[in-house]
Parts: sequence; C-alpha cells; structure tokens
Amino acid sequence: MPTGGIKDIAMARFPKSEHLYLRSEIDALFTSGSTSASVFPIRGVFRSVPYVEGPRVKVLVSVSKRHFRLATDRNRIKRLMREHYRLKKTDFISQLPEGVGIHIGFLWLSDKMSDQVRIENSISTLLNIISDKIILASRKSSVGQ
RNA sequence: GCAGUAGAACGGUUCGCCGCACAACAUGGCUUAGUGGCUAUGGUUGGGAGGAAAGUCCGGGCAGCAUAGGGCAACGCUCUUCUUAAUGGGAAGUAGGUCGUGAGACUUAAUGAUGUAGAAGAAAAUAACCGCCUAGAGUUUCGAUUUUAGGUAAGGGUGAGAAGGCAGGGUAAGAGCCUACCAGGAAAGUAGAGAUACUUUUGCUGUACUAGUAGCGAGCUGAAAGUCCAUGUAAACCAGCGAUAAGGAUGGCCCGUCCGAAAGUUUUAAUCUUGCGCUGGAGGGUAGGACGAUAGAACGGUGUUGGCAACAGCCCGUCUAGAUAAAUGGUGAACAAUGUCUCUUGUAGAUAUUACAGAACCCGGCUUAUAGUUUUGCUGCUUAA
Repeated sequence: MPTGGIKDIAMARFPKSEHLYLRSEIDALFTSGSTSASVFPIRGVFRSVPYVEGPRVKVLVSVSKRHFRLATDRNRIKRLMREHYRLKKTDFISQLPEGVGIHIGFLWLSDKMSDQVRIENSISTLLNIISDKIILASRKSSVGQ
C-alpha cells in the first residue's frame, strides 16, 4: 500500500468547513462562468475564487435521483466519492498557485454502480486535469498583466 | 423423521489503522466588573440508522389560521361486544359462502321505499286473455253452441320473477280454505353483554336495481407548519406632528439663492374628506442564523393484579441518533452462517454469497420488500416403543 508517510495520512481530512454548502456559492458554481471536465462516470464542475482565509478548496458531491432511485445507492456513491477525494486531495492542494481558492462540484453521470478502483481513478485524473487548467489560467493572467 | 400450518424472535460478530456529524470535557483566543458568552482545536472521552428507517394508506400529539349558536349540503365509516390517545387498527365472537384430508386460509354481512324498471305478456300488484265451474236466456240436426251475470289463481302461454314450494284433504270448479313436511318473515318465551341460537305461536310470504334514508364521526392547513434574531428598506397601511413648514436643488462644507401644495364640502371659519411632507409603528420579499427538534400515549421485565384475549393498573430497571447540499464511511485481518466443488470423508480444504434497505418534527397502526437463522402451538403421513 503506497502511502506518503504518517504526515500525509494525517493531512487527509475532510471536515465540514471544506464542504460547499452555502446556497449562493452553489448557485454561482452552476450558473456563472465555471469550467467543467468529465472522466466517466464523474463530471467535475469548478471555478476559481480569490483566496482570503479558511480552506482553499470547497467541494460538493451530488448524485441525481434520476440515476439512482434508492437513497441507499445514492449515499453509497457519495460516500465513495468523498472518501477517494479525501485520500487524493493532499497533492492537489499543494500544486495550487498562490492566492487562488477553488470550488468543485463532483456530479455522478452513470446509471450503474461502479467498482471502487474506477471511482478512484476518475477522481485522481479529474483532479490532475483541474489543477493543470488552473495553473494554466493563472499563468495566462499573470502574463497578461 | 418428513411435509405443512398459524405465530414469535433475530437479521452478522470481533480486533487494528484512516476518516465523518453530534455531545461533554480539556486547552488556546476574544469579550465581560464578574458569573458567563462567543470562537478555534492534527486534543481526550462518549454513544451514532431500521424491522421495515420505505409506501405516505389511516389515526393521534404539536403548531398556525378560522370559529356566538344551530342547521343543510358534500365527505368518511357500517354483523356484535370489548379494547386503544385514535374513526378505517387489534382481540374474542355471530351468521352464511368458497378452498383444503387436516391444522387452517380467503370472503360476505346496517337497513331497501311511498322511488325506478318492462322486450314479452291479459296482467308486474286492488291480477281473469285462454281455460275450468255455476245460474239465466236464445238457437238446436239434441251431439252441442251463442250470449248475459257471477265464481275461480288448478292448467296454458310470456317472463329473471305471476302471489312461497310440494303432497294430501276439500270443492260446482278452485284457493293456506284445512293438514303434514320444507324455506323465509313477524310476535312471544328461554339462553346470552350482544350479533344470534333454540322453542312455541301466527297463514304473514312477487322479482331486480338504487345509499334516497338511518346511526356514528369529523373545522381547515401541515414542521417547506410556526416562533425569534440579525441584515436591510420600494409602494401601500396605521398613529402623531406640520403646512409662517418639513423637505429638495446648487455646493467639498457653511452662509446665501432657488424650488416647494394644496383641493373639496360650507355663506365663512373650524371640523371633516382627499392630497403633500416628516417622525414613529407595523410589515411583504431575498439570502444567513437560532428555536421548533428529541425523556416519550418511551423502552425493557418467565415481576405482580384483573381479563379467554387484545389490553389495562401497579412495581422494578434503563436513557437510547439528532443531521440540514443533509453524519454513521474506507481499509487490513480473523470468525460465523449458507451454497458449490475437491478427496485424505472431517471440528477438512478451496471458492462464492451474506438480503430488503438509510432516520429528517414525534408517536401508534396498516401495507409492501426481505438472503439466512432460531423458536412455540397445532395438523397430516411415516417409523419405533
């Protein structure tokens, strides 16, 4: 089991303050100029915000009732996505440029349950894509200035 | 032992690591005269989904709104008694029907009018068309036949149904007219808390449909209810004051200048009404936070009393989730249960599976889903004694 040492394990927390729950922030995420990327069966919607204080990344996880009728299945998927984000997020946050916070929404696209390996891979590639895009955007803006 | 039937209980366990929401404590910070309050935490400890948490089908609590009192309409329920906070739940019973060898299962049950019906038929409820019988009159080929007045529900035909069915007596012919048996109704008696059951009496007895009617119940909405805090401010509303104004424009500010609202009723004024300005009140909406919101018709008891039972009383013990874009998860191992395979046939090994399903204001019931396990009563078959 490749782990990055005791310190990294200890960093892998996901408390309430890192959840995205304010209605205004959620509306902003889904309406105004946010970017999205899909790695089936997960779609990531994200937008960068100026970072002031608190957690740098806020995340929400959503599974539509259309895809899974039973609440048990929805809970299962959401828990797995949260869990794998928790395990992968440390590297992602360390790569972010200074002064940038980010809001992410992970949306489930499939109608079927997936195994854990697939969810884990999807989450990690999504995080890579997002960090690449963010870094690119921040470079562009700094060049533009 | 096998098969079945009606219930009841459980519905994975243990350890390690990482994580989640909640509570208490600890520590730090801010604040207060102080108790305290707020806040943070790579800190410690604690407990953290269900028997159905589901469907939202009933009922109750709780909340808001409405409401003098009463009635009608519309709505719900409908064998009896008991039980429950409860009206459709539950228990014990009653009378029928269907299925099963049986234990049992399923099912129906207020009452039906003075209303409606109509192909057929004379007639659909004060029944006489044909037929049968009696009497009178006429005709007569003496066989009968026509007609008038009556009696008659046995026979014919129609119909789902024709005066309860069937047999005997009876009669001019017939008829519950009388009698026996059978089915139903009514009354009385006996038993029962009652639905009913049994006995006796009574000649009382047409079909189908309709909830018209009777009794009982119930205001409406639903926690996205509702209450509060802070933020913030258009129009309209209420109260007070003003109009010799308040206020506005210009301007960085002050002075100054300019703008600025009165109208109606009445002879006039006041009052009044409408309008204008200001202040205060009250207040809709948006996003945020707190309460509602978790100790109760609570749960457990081979405790006890009453009861056939559902259930009720008393006694003893226990504290048992509380989120709000919504916690209860991931992972490593061991075990358990069940199925399959293997051969070394066992307290074996390998492998697979472990259901239905996630609290959302709280309770009670009902319904539906459910791998597997345990258990009680009873039934049938078989074997042994």
